[in-house]
Order: sequence, then structure tokens, then C-alpha cells
Amino acid sequence: MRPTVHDIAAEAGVSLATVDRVLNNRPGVRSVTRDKVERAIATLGYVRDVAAANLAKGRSYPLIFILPAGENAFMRGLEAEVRAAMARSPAERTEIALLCVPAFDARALADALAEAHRRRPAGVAVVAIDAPEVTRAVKRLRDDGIVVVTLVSDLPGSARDHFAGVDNIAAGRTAGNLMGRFLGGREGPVAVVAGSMLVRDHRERLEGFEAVLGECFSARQVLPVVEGQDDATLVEKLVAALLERHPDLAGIYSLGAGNRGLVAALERAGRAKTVCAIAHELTPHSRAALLSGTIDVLLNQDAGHEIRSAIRVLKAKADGLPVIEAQERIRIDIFLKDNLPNGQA
Amino acid sequence: MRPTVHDIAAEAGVSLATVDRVLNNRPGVRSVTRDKVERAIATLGYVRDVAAANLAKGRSYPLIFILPAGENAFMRGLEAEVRAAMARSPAERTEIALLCVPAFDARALADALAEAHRRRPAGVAVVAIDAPEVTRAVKRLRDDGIVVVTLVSDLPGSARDHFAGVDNIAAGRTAGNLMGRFLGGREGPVAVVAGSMLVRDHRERLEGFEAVLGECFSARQVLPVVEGQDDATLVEKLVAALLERHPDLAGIYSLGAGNRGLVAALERAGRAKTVCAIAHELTPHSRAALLSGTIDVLLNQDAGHEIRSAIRVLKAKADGLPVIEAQERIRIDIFLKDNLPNGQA
DNA sequence: GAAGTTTTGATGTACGTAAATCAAAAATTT
DNA sequence: AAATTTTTGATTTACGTACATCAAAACTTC
Repeated sequence: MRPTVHDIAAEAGVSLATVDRVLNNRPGVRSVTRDKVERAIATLGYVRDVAAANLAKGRSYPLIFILPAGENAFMRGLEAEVRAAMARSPAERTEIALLCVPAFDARALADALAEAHRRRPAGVAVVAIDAPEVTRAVKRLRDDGIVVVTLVSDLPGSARDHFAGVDNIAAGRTAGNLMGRFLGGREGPVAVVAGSMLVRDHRERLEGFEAVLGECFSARQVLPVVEGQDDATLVEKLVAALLERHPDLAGIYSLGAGNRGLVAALERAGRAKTVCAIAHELTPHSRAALLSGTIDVLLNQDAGHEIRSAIRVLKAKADGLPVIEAQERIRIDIFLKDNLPNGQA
Repeated sequence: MRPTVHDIAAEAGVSLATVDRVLNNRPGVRSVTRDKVERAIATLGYVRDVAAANLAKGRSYPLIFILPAGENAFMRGLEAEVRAAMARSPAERTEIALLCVPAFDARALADALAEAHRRRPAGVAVVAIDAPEVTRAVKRLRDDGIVVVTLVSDLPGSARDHFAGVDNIAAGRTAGNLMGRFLGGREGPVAVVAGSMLVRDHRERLEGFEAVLGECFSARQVLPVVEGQDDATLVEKLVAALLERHPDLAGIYSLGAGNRGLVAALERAGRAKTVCAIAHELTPHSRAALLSGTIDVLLNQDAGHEIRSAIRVLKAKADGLPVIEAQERIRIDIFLKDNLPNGQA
């Protein structure tokens, strides 16, 4: 049977109250006594029953999630996962609120963070934009003891407690490696379509992609990146222009959203099968394009894992508990049409 | 505030005892009364506080894990994760025992299952061998109400409750797709090295691999599979022979263990860079070979996820609770040298 | 060694549920 | 209508921890 507070009180030869004082480091315990108790804890291998402790404390965790608004299917997937987490709230002792702000708008995001601050939650999860006012807003939250986790796109210079997202440089490198190998000896340049260089994840993916092509496939020309604002209509226009200007285009790496536009442009130009397309995020559209062969590889981050991980980390950090980094690592899923899970998304 | 049993008693106009009878379907409640209570539960949106319930019940989950013995690095990784779970036992109310049996020995495995049966655990997790005596042993466990989860390699015809492992057909198909694309127009046949056709996961990977090559890369010759018994020494001999017999060998798919032998043979023959090698499971050796370029792609299943998922499922099923299949899906990790996590394994 | 301070003990209540007991009420049968 | 059975209520204890209160003991300080 696992030891309880009573057992360690008996083992240490002190009262329950003293054990409690040590465990919850309340004042009024001589250091000799404290040592006795701590030795008893060690020898018996006592571990606090977190469930019972939470029950007794009646603790709950008010959390705020801040996501970009708009049509971006991946972000809407994230939102769906946040709502699923809300539905689990009673069981997880969380009280989750959701704020949506215009995409790529640092000012609006900073305002949303200030609003979140006013509500005094235990923690905030935010899809960050890499801008000074955002960094400052995060700092103010942290100064008030509010835990901040960045989601999907990080804010490395800031005081954020944790980043729940993939290693975007590695993602870009992976795309570069696959693109290089898939193209093999085939001629022609490679294009890159991003959402915006304002967000760090897109910058990092580009950096990784270009690095690998430069290192390992230096014969391959990479065209200057174009920014589609994660907007399908704009992306379609841009890709159509690229296809027209470069009849020998060998590949496209779409590292942001708006893949409906990418797929439409490729198919309309009749180049779906000849251009190697690598894109990000599994959505109903990108899934269909992968199965049809228009997209060759999809890199994905599991939205459900990201949200659940963020919540675990927020709760742990709010309690001052350590986080097992290895367990919270968000993996880069690589989907070919052969390993597509047949369920959701 | 979330509703408690008291609230639903008040709402339904019955006593606490009656609510308890309904919640834990104890006998002695008229169906009219039961309906009243259930309506109250629905209108208040009551959700049982599982933590408090477990506390009150003092429930614990005796579980048994059965793994193959031997040098197989992946299996030893699984074992390490089981031991890590044992260390977490006090916090998770589990009591985990570990049995190791000789690999590829159906008889020994059936005996181990019988031994597990004798110990009357709440659940058993087992790396299955696809043999009638194993299926029968699993059936006997199930007939006694013991939950059975297969791990890594499934036993589809059996009564097992759940499979915690990857879709091995998809894994084989993925390997086939990548092999086909990586080789591009290059000449030469492809070899397949398995551990044993006795275990289902190896058979399924082979099936998927051959299917994709047949469907999409039908010009490519696939040599007959050779079985290395997951033994590095044997694998090295077999691969060395393959390399000698086929000077134009373009690729090798190693779908089992013993990759030390694969790497050694390739490097000794000076063919490490010219033969495209795709292998399974991230271990210290395979990781090094991926980084050095001897192995081109590693397919991996996360041992930690598998063990943790198996435990969650065993506990849930032991309580008769539903399992969220999507959440328990084990993903196929595809590692290139660019997206290798820098931590463990 | 008396007064003051700090440390410790004893005890009780609470959290939300499980499970048991016994009495009371309601329904059923005769 | 009495006897019997079934259903319901009231109450208690327990799980392991948190937290508060008050009294008793152990230390200081002068």
C-alpha cells in the first residue's frame, strides 16, 4: 500500500499537523524537525496523492486561449480542439475562455493579451506574432504570475514559460530534404509560398528549407519567397503567376495556409502531377489533394495534441510543478497518401 | 460551480442514497425514480468526479506486461518505458508487473499468458505472436474478465480488447512510397529484410511495402524477403550476401530489428551511400546511422506513447469506460536526419 | 525562573464520492 | 386490512489531503 501522510507522521514521530506544515511549506517548523519529516518522506517513498490534494483544495484553473480569426482551416481545427477541451472542463478542473483576434495583426494581439490580463486567469495560451508590443504584453502577464504558453508560433525573446508547437526549422529542413530527394535529377527551380514573414513559424520553416537545399541540393534554384497571407484566393493568384512565369517549375513548398489556392492553381494549370508540392497542415482540402496526388507530402502538427499539451503545461506551471519536456514535445507528422489516418481532419 | 451528487438529489427530489443507487446501478430503485434522477443528471449536466470516486473506492489496477526478451533495442526501449510507468505507479494507482519471454516462441508466450492469468490482474498487455495457442490463451483471459491489449504486433482474430501499435500495413506502404520516390529513375532491385514472418507486424509491413511497389513503381524488382530473426549478427550475414549477389542493389527495406547488422554490412561493403536504406525504430545505433547517411529514413513508433496509451486503455476498459480511439492512435513517425528529436532514444 | 516567543500536537471540518446500515415509507400480495 | 416485499430516506464512515484553530510544550531571553 502506498504511504499516506499518517504513515510519514508515524515514521517521523511527529504529528499530522507538522507533516502538513512541511509538505506545504508553512512556517513554524524547526529545521531539525523538518529534516526528520523529509527523511521519513524519502525512506517511505511518499508521493502526494494529487487527486486527493486537488479535491481538498477545490482548485480550478481559469485559462484563456487566444487564436487568430479567419478562414485558416488549421486555426479553426485548433479552435475546435479548444472547444473540445472546454467540454472536458468539469473533469479537468479548467475554465477555458477563447479569444479570436485578426490574423497577422500584432496590435490586436497585444490588446487581446491585455484583455486576458484583466480577467486574471491562471494561464494564457497564445498563437504569437513576433513583435515588440506582443513581447511586452507577455512580459506584463508573467510579471503578474500568469503562466504564458505560446502555441504553434513561438516568441523566443519573450518571457513565455513554454512553447507548444513543432520545431519549425526542423519542419522546413524536412520539407527541403524531401523536396530535394523527390526531385532527384529533374531540372527546374523550386518556389516557396509563405503566409507572412511576420510570424516566426513561417520564417523558421523558410530558413530550414533554404538551408537544406543550399547544403545538400545546391544545384537547385530556390525562387524568392512569396507571401500569400494564408489566404486561399491570394495564394491561388500568386501560384498561378509563378506557374506561368516558370514553365519548368519543379516544386512548390507551401509553408503556410491557404492550400485550397495552391491546389486550385496547380490543377487549373494542368501541372498537378508534374510539380512536386509539399504543404503544411492536414485539413479536409489538403487531405483530398494528397489522396488525389496534387500534393505529394503534408507536414502536420496535431492540433489536438497541441491543445492538450498546452493545457497540461499551463496547469503544471500554474502549480509550480516541473514539466517533462520530452513528453510535451510536439512531433512533426509527415503524411504521404499511404499513412494518412482514416479518421478526422 | 459544477454540480455534485447533493445537487442532483435536491433537483430530483430524492435522497442521496437513491442518487448513489442510480449512479452505481445498484438494485432497489423503481424505474420512475430512476428516470427522475437521470433527468436531473441530464438537466444539471452532472459529471462524476472521477478523482473523488477513485479516492473513495480506493481502486487500484494490477497490470501485467509481457515483452520479448533478447537484445532487440526497440523491445528494450519498451521495457524501459514499462519501468518508467512502474515508477509512476503510486501516482497512477497501477501495480505493474513485467514478464519477459523468448522472442518468436509462441509456446513460451502462451505459457506466460497462462502465468499472467494465474496472477489475476485487471489487465494484460502483450507483444503478440500470431499463433493459435496464443489466441486461445488470450481468449481464456478475456473469459475471466481480464482486459487484454496487444502491443506493437496485433492478434486480429483474437478476443483482445485493443491494439496499441501502429498500422503496420500503412508503415510498409509508406516505406514503399518513399523507397520508390527516393530511387527515382535509378536502376536495380530492392531487397527486404524482416525479422520473422511469424509475427504479424512484420508480415503486414512486407505486405504494404510490396503492394505500393507493385501499384506505383511496378518497374522495380523486389527480391524475396529474407528473415534475420531480429538478430544483428544474422542480419549482417544476410545483407552481406545480398550485396554480393546483387551488385546493382538499389535499396534495402529493413522492416524488423537487428539494424546494427544492416549498417555494418552496408558500410563494410562500401555501399552505405549508394544503397537507399529504410529501416524501423529509432535506437542509438539507427539514429547514428541516419545521421551518418547510411540509413536514409527511419520509421518509428514511440515506445513511450505506446506504453502510456496501453495503460490508459487497460484502466479505462477495466472500468468499462469507453476509449477515445482517435486519441489512442499510435502514429508512424518518419525520421529523416533533419527532423530527428535531439533528446532520448 | 518568570515572561515571552516559537514550535508542535490534537482535533475538526471540508472536498465529492462510495458503500454500508437501519429505519421508514410505499407498493404489492394475500 | 394485514402481512409481505420492495423501494426510499437518513445517517455514518471512509478515501487522502488541505487548512484552520486552540492548547500544550519546548525553546529563548532577560
